[in-house]
Amino acid sequence: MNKAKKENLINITEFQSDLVQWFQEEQRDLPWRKDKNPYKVWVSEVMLQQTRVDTVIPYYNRFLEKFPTIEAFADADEEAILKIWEGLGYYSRVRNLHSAVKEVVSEYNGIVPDTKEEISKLKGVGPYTAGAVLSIAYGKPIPAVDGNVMRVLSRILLITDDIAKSSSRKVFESAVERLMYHDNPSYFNQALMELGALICTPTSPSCLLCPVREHCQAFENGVQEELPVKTRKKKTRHEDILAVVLKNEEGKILINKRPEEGLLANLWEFPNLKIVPLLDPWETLQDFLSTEYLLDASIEQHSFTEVRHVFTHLTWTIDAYEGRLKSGEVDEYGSLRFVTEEELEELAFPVSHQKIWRAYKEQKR
DNA sequence: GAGACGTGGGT
DNA sequence: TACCCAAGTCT
Repeated sequence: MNKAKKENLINITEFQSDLVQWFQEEQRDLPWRKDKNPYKVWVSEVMLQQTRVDTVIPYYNRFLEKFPTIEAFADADEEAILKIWEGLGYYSRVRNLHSAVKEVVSEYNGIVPDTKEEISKLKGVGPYTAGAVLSIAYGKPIPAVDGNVMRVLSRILLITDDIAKSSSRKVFESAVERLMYHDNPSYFNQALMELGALICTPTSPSCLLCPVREHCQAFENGVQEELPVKTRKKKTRHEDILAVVLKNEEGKILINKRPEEGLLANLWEFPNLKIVPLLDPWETLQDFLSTEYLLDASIEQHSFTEVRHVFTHLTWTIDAYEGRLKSGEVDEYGSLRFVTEEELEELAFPVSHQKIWRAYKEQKR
C-alpha cells in the first residue's frame, strides 16, 4: 500500500485537533516552555539532542543563569562553555553552538535567522534542530523529526522504513508535512514528541490512554510493539588505559588538555596512555612519562582505583596510579599544565576522569 | 551511508 | 550482565 493510500485511512483534521488538544491539556511544565525566545529555544533543543529531559533541566537552568542573552554566550570563553556542559556529553554540541551563536551576533545582528535555508547553515543545526527552532520560536510549519516522531508516525501510519537508516528521515518529514497543523506548528511538532515521550513509548506504549488511538493503524492491527523497525548497531570496542595523578613538590597536579578534535575534544584529563599488551603496566607508565613528557616521576607500585566507563561506541577500563615528581619550574608545557586542586575543579573533565579524581581524594582521606 | 560522538537510566 | 534508549549532527 502506498503512502497516499495509507493516509486516506486517517482523518487529518480530527487527528490534528485530538493531538493538539491533548497537548494543551497534558503537556509537562518544562523550563524551556516558559519562553519562546529563539536563543533559549535553540539552547534547549541542542541540549535535548540524544539526552533525556530530566538530565537537561538542571543544565538548562544553570546555562541561562550564566548566559542569559545570546550576546552573553557569544562573549564567553571556551573554558567556560565546556565547564557548563561538563557531564552532559557530546561536547561538540556546545562548541558548535558557541560558534553558531557568535556568527548570529556578528552576521545577523543577534537575531536568530528564521528561514530553514539560513538557520541550517549554522554549525550544529541539522534538520531536526532547524525545524524545532523555526516552529517553536517562529511558528513556521517546518517538520521537526526526531526519534519520537519517527516512532509515533511509524505506528500511526504503519511506516516500516528502518528508522536506523539516515535515508528514512525524509519519509517521516514528508508525512509530517502532510499532517502539519498550520494553525499552530509549534504545538503540533511538540505534541508529536510529547506523545512519544509520555504515551507512545518504545516499549509498552499506553495505547489505552492515547488521544489519537482511533487514528492509529498499528493499534488497529495490534502491531504497536513491532514498530518502529530499527536495526541494531554493532557492539562497541574496548580499550585498557593507564592513567596517573602526578603531584609536584608544590602540591600542584599535572593535567593534559585533549586534542581539539575527536573524542572529548578540548576537555582536560589526567596523563594517560593505552596499555601495551604483554608489558608491565608500572614500567610502561614510567617509560611513558620519561620519554613522552620528559618527567622524572616516582609512581606507586599499585593503582589506587580502576575506573570502568562506557561510551556509545567504546568502553574504557582505566587503571589509575599515583605519583610524585621533583621539578616544578614551569606550570605549562604544550598541552600539559600544573594546577592547584582548586584550579583543577574549575576546569572541565570527562566523567571518566572525574571518577579518577573522586577516587584519588577518597583514598587520601 | 556507516561510524564517531557521552552520559545516565531502564529492563 | 548486556543491551537499548533520549527532543541528532558531522564526517
